[in-house]
Amino acid sequence: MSLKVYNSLSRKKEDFKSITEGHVGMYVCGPTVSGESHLGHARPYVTFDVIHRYLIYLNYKVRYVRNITDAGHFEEEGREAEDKIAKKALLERLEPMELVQKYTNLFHWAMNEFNTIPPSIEPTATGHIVEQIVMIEKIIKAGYAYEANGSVYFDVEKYNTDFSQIGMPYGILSGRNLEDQLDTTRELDNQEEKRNKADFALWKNAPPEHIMRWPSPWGEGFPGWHIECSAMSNKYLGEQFDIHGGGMDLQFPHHECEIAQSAVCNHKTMAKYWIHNNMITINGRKMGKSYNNVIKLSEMFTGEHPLLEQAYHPMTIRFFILQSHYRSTLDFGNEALKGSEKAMKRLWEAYQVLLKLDENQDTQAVVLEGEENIDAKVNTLLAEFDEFMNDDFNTAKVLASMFELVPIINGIQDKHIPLNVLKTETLSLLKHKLKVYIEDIFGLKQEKQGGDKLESVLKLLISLRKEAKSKKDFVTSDKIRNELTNLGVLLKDDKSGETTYTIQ
RNA sequence: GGUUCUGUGGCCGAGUGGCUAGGCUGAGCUCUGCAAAAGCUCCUACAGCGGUUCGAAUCCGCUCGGAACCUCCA
Repeated sequence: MSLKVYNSLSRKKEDFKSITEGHVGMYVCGPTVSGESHLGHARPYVTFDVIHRYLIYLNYKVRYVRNITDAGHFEEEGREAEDKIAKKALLERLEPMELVQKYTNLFHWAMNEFNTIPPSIEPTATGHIVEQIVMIEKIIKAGYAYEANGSVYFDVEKYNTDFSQIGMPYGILSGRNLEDQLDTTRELDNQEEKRNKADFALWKNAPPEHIMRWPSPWGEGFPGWHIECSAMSNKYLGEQFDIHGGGMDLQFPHHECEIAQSAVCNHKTMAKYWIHNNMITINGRKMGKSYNNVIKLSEMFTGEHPLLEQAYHPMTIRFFILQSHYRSTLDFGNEALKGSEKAMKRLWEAYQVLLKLDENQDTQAVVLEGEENIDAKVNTLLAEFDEFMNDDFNTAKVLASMFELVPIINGIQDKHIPLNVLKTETLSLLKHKLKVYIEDIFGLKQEKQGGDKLESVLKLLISLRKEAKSKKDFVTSDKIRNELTNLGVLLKDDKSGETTYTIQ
């Protein structure tokens, strides 16, 4: 079975076939670095990280481009009120590139915490002003943009009229028609420069106080938001590439505008497959600045936020995201996150147990009735991993299958189930497939905490406790265990008399 | 108002015409010196009302509720 992806453009699941065999070009809209990333931002970058990893698993050579939007009009978070005071003292304000750097660094830090593979190219809007200007000139020349007072606007109506004839009307992606929009678009500032309410800016004239500005054929100004993605994707991935991704909230107008701009320049839809992730919600509502309900990633990791009952590890959040399908909304909640934390732990521990199972150990054990089909069951579950991922990256189903394997693994460890119910090939396939899926595709990891020294110290304590236990000195043995528990080290006695530990 | 999506058990969340999703929580049991962990078993579902069908959580209609987009947004 081959990979199927849901294409927002056709609103159908389609067979994935890359434009160039063996290669995939993928562009994902990156963050606007005018503020710190919040939980909502984790969704697309984890989702597309998994897609990226899965494509690699399928042996594609992937060029993954994710931009940094660092141009436009920026206000630092929470600075708006201050701004009036600081207006005359420019030096007191953060230099725009300083601000951009600060939040870019924070973004990279968070992405690293999430164990995402960095994109192949991470272009910035400010680094591609020239490309954007060239593209705007091309659009003007083609007759689909006009200048007004040093700003340049895209002529949506003309585009729609002409490109509808070749099956690419404005609104093709979001499924809306232009007439509706003309009636419903809200009144905004500076609309008088536009010929039409639906037109959008390609270049904005910079008012004197605007700090970020670049010279252009139309005077000093800054690029519009949409043009950067068209310019940069075109530069690094060509006129048409395989996947364009981003949050569903970018579908309109951002991606719609991208399509229009690129279509004027290249006469084709820029991307073959459009993949959109759904939103993370909080109390059923999209997490977003304008709703005032954001929890920043740094707050998630430390637990310092009124809505958080505790800190959540980046891997817990990653797991949480993987437990749902990327096209469904995912509702934040402490209970849900705690559930993910436990589940992740359970899965990981079973995985560790599995890795230690020795395929050469006793083959004499008697396989009981009802156990002879376990081997087949394991093979079926493992085969389904690929099947589920191929069905539009259904990570939730893969995880469910993994959890069906967990009791089998633990059962073998506890010796309820003899190891030899699994064929040698099955066991090694199980190990291999879980490693590939858990670590390589899902990108889950768990740092070895404490290091070697702590490990030897704990081993010592464990052996002392074992000694005490053998003398039935439960006061001492319980003291060791309880004190360690207080320190966040949990001891577990397994069936064979061995004791293992986990650090919280 | 327009466009689109959605409503699953205490919580999160798969599924989408017939087959146990899964995780977390809760209850019981087994194991254990006691715990923890693990294993086993169980409970609580498909918003409501109609229709199509041999059969619907799944398709259709209506009602009610929720959301996203139409402004910056992941």
